[in-house]
Amino acid sequence: MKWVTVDRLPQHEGEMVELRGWVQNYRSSGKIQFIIFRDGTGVCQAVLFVKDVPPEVFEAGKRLTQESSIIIRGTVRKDDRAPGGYEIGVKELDIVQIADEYPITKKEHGTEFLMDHRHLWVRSSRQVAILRIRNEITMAIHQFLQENGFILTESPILMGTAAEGGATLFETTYVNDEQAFLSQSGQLHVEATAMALGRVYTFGPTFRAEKSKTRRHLIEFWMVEPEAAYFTHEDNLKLQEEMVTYVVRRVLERRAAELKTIGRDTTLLEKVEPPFPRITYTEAVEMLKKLHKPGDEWEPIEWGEDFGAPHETVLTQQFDKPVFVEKFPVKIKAFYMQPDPENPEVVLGADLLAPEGYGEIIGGSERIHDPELLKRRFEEHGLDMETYGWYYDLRRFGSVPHSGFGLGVERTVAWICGLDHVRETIPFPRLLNRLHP
RNA sequence: UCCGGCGUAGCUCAGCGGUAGAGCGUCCGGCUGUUAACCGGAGGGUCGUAGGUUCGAAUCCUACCGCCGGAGCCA
Repeated sequence: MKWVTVDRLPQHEGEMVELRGWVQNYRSSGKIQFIIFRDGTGVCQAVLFVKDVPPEVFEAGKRLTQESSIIIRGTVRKDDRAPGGYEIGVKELDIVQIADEYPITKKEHGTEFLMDHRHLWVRSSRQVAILRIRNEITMAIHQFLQENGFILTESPILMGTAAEGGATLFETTYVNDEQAFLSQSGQLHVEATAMALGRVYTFGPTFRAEKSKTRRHLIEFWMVEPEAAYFTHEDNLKLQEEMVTYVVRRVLERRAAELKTIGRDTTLLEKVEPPFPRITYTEAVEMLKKLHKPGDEWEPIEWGEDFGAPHETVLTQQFDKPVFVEKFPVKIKAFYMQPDPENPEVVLGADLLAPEGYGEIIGGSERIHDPELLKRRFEEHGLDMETYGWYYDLRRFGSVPHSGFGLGVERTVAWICGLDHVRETIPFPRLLNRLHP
């Protein structure tokens, strides 16, 4: 008999099929039993009538508990009373294992309990849908970049030194007790491979030991960091809005069922298309001053100060598409960012802020390519040639203008899924005080 | 590190000075179309920990621990 998956059931109407999976829920009313069956691709109802199956099969059904693993064989039939529209009229039931009392019940649970049982929580319909959308986003990013000539070049996780400064790093030990750090960005290394291959990207985990306890922060999270030789700031922004649009559209096309499962209102997602609105940092500061009203829980900032979380929220509320904020003051951004030739006080860099309060999902910039300017920045930031000499070499040997950006995968998933916390965007989130399971 | 909130049954919570409660889950029984099925019954608790106030503390006070949200920092 043919082993099929729940997502393909409509193609097998009227046929006898085999399904392999788990019991998500079980109901009985004496002479009839309903198994809510899941197999990872979807959920369907399986029905056991006492008259249609041998007595031992009907008795076996009564033993089923939530999350017991089973193989069922039966006829696919259309029935409006069944969730999803199709059900299985069970003829045979193989019990693979009767599950112990399952901790996650049908009623609601608190986040602490669910996080302690994350290894089981991922089985729930909502979490399955989110992880499928995450997969779609990841694959869409790869496909977009590959189709545009970008080559995947992995950056190291184990680093001898910090990348950008500022962020708190995870320390570990290299051989011979030498100090090492977990990567907080693959950017510096991807700049090197960009000079080898032209257009490259790295896609991997990054680590920040910040004591940040908010819905937007993970200690370990995934970033995609494209880097392209001869790309200007303008090329960079175009690439970003095209990539984000591609990803959103593909999720809307291919994961509509999952978006529906998690109850995502896709109205604003459908509006995502280039060009994205752009404002300069200076305009943003002015905008915040105008928008501020007495009694607001935030205060406007002065030119030269960085935005806080409330400022990002207020700014994104002014637009229904992702918005670029560009040309930040030099002193609040990373050392490697190229100054604007029209105003050396600001950099040719931009953050992309997602709508609906999701905040920064991309940070990017054109990089400094002039050796003398980079050397000056090293001095200003106290970076020594011994550790950063290799990075300086990129400016000595055929330096070219180049640009790149980093997109936070979890924040992107949270935005597209409409989640209120990034902890649901990754199978096993690592947070402050959360290292298990 | 700082600010705010919360720790009571396996889970989600109510009770807020006078003998510890509900729903769900579990177990037993009933039911031929259920939709987080329903109906009847049973079992289940040193009320986060330590100290204090009181005739009497889950309830009031103090400290500590844990969790959640936020700020700063950061993507």
